[in-house]
This record gives sequence, structure tokens and C-alpha cells, in this order.
Amino acid sequence: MGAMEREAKSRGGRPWSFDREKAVETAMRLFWRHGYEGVSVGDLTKAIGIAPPSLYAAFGSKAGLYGEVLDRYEENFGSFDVASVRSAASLAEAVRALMQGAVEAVTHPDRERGCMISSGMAACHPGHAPLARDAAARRNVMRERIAEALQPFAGPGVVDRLARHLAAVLQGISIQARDGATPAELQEIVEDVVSGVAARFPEGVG
Amino acid sequence: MGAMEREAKSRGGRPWSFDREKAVETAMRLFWRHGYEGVSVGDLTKAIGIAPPSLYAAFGSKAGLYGEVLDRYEENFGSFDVASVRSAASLAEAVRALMQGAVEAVTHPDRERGCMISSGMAACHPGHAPLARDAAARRNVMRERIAEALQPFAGPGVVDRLARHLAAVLQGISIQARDGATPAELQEIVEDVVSGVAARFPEGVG
DNA sequence: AATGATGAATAGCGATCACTAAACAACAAG
DNA sequence: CTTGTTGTTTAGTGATCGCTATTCATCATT
Repeated sequence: MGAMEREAKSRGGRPWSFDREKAVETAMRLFWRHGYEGVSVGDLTKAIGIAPPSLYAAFGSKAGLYGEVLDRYEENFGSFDVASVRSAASLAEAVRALMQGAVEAVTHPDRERGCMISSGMAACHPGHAPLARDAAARRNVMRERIAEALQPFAGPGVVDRLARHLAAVLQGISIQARDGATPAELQEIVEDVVSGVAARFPEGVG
Repeated sequence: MGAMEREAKSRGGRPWSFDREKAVETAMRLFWRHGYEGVSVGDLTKAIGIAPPSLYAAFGSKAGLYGEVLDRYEENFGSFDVASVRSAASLAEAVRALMQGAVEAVTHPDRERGCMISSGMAACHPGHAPLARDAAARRNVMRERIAEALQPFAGPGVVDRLARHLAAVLQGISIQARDGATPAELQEIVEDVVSGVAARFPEGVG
């Protein structure tokens, strides 16, 4: 049984001179703002405060660090409040809860604007195609998570189709947030979508 | 009056060895697929079939060529069929015409998928910030054009707000088209948006 | 043909890219 | 201590980046 998880048992040797978590966080800030191709290894090492070999020893490659950043991003910012969505009183209210959370996330004053997953790695150098595929896969997962969260409110056909619709709106909201749209303006989009859903699915619970 | 347009009057000297229009088209294909930072000057000169100095003589810089590509892109693909939108029978039908055209554009089998403006230059190296600002400005113009096309169907408040909503959906549709969504799937998004608009603005003409 | 203007080709600029070999430093275990 | 392990440091690797000085080729004009 036991999941043989050996606690950070010292393996001997020189300890890390930098905080790995903080390094990922620093890299996230850079990648979030400038994208994968807009950040060089030199930018990363300078911001983290280490030399290139340390970065490669810890993360393998620039792409490896980027992957770890995306994992961390999804853990911290990529997931909406599923509970508040599923406990909504109607499909329209569930959509509102979901989208309001997203608007707050992409316009949070203390963070970079936009969503790393929604509008990240849209186009890139052919050599980075694996990263682009990974980004597309993460967008797909995001859409599936939206569908799951809406499960209680309608049948699978309606839910999957609506999830794609909402994913599109959220991706557009991410871009407009980057472009400087105000939270109020983005909230208007949310209200319009909610109104449309409410009109088409009046009060019903699947 | 007179728009002093002097026809391609030979100014003496060696003539261009390459077709400038075709060069822009070739560059467009590359930038469209791989983004600005994903295409090198070497890629461009190799694809066009010229040496770097010729590219710089003709376009000034990589960024200059990119700008010319975007101008050309907007002329050819960036504008929807305004006439068919404005001649629609209702606001909902106008929205359908507008969005259907966009879906066909971003999933055209003979062209690169997605929209260069909608999902281009979302994040980039700080040194390319002017290009990112230009891209954001073009997205803004796109939104204003949508609003203009919808003018006949509602008051300015409704139209501007709806234009932002539609712009977001179209930006998301561009990303999903790149990610491999089928035209039918994207068309479902359109129908959902149209249904919502129809429900909220029944048959009315502003 | 001679002249002047213009584009094209060769070759290479300095800078930066992602990445690493080799030597040193800091730990645990013996 | 010595030995082994591991991370850090210095100093670079070759490749590629966007771009250009120079020279040559091709045109219109004289």
C-alpha cells in the first residue's frame, strides 16, 4: 500500500542555496507577463538570483521550468471555486459564479493580467510545438472542468456545449483583460452571458 | 481632389527581383502560424527567396514587415461582410451573420487557423512592446467596427456593450480554432450567442 | 558607352540564445 | 580526518538572433 513518500530526507551533498518554490513563483511572474518566448534563461537566472547551471540542475531546462510553472499556476489560479458553482441555485447562477471568479482572477490588481492557460502559447516557433500542444491540452482540461462543474444543472449535451461557449468567452476575457479592459467592462460581458443563459434555460434544474 | 498617385513610374535603377505582394503573403503565412517571435529573419528570407539586405531595403525591419503583414491581413481577412450584417432582419440575425463569417474565416481549410489580430502578440519580449500595443489597438478597432456594424439595430449603449461581448467570443473562437475545434463546434457557440441575444432583444429594432 | 541610381549577394557584425564542462564548495557518512 | 554526493561558480560552448558594410549587377538617362 504505502505510497513510499520519503520526506525531504537529506540525500547528502550541498543544500540548495535558493528556495525552489520562490524560484517557480518568480519564473511564473516573468512567463505570465512576457510569455515563454519572451523570457530568456538569462532573464530567469537574473530574477531568481542564481547561475544557469543551478537552474538546469533544478528544472532540467527552460521548458521544464515552464511546465512546472504551469502546474503551479493551475494549482493556485487556474481553478475556479467549484463548490460555489455547484451550489448555485440555477444554471444561470452557476455560470455567473464561474465567470465572476474568472473576471476577478484575470483583473486582480496584485497579479499579472490575463490567464496563462487561456491565452498562452497561441503561436510559437516550431521547435516549441510540444509546449504549444501542452498548452492546448490544458485549455481542453479547463473546458472539461467547466463542464463538470455545471453537471448538476443540465444534461451532458447541454453542459458540454455550454462549456465550450463559456470557455470561449473566458478566453476572450483573458485577452481583453491583458488589453486593459476594466473589471466593470468584463463584468458586463458576464452579465450578458448570464442573461442569455437565463433566458434559454429558465429556472430549470436538469 | 487629386490624389497625386503616380503610377509605378520607374525611378531608374535595378528593378526588384521579387514580387513584393507575394513576399508579404509569404511572411503572413509564417507570422500567422508561428507568431512574431516564432519567425526569424532567416526563416522569412529563406521562404521569400531573398537575402536579408533585400528584406531590409524593402520593409525596413522585421517589425516593419510584420506591420505591413497586419495591414494586408486586415484588408483581406480582418473585415467581416459589413453589408450582410447591416442588412440583417434583426439584431440577432446581424450577430449571426457577423459571427458565422468569423467562424468560416478562422476555420478556412486553405488558410492558417485562427485570427492574427484576435490572438496575436498576447505576450512578448519587453523589446517588442510597441508591436504588442499595436496589436491591442487593432483589437480595439475590430471591436469598434463590430459596434458600427450593429448600429442600425440598437442604441449606442447596447451596441457598445454587445460589441465587447461579441469581441470576447470571437477571440475565444480564434483560440479554439487554433486548438483544433471543428467548424460545427464553433458554430454551436455562435448559435448559443444568437439565441441569447434573440431572447434578450426580441425582434426589436432600436 | 558613360553616368547615376537602385537593388541583390556575400560575408560577417556584435549581441544574445539555450545550455554545459570543469573546478570549487558544502553537506552526510565512514 | 577522508570519501562520496551534490549544488554552485566561472567561463565559456556553438548556434542563432536581427541587422548591415561592402561590393556587384541591373536598370534609366544621357
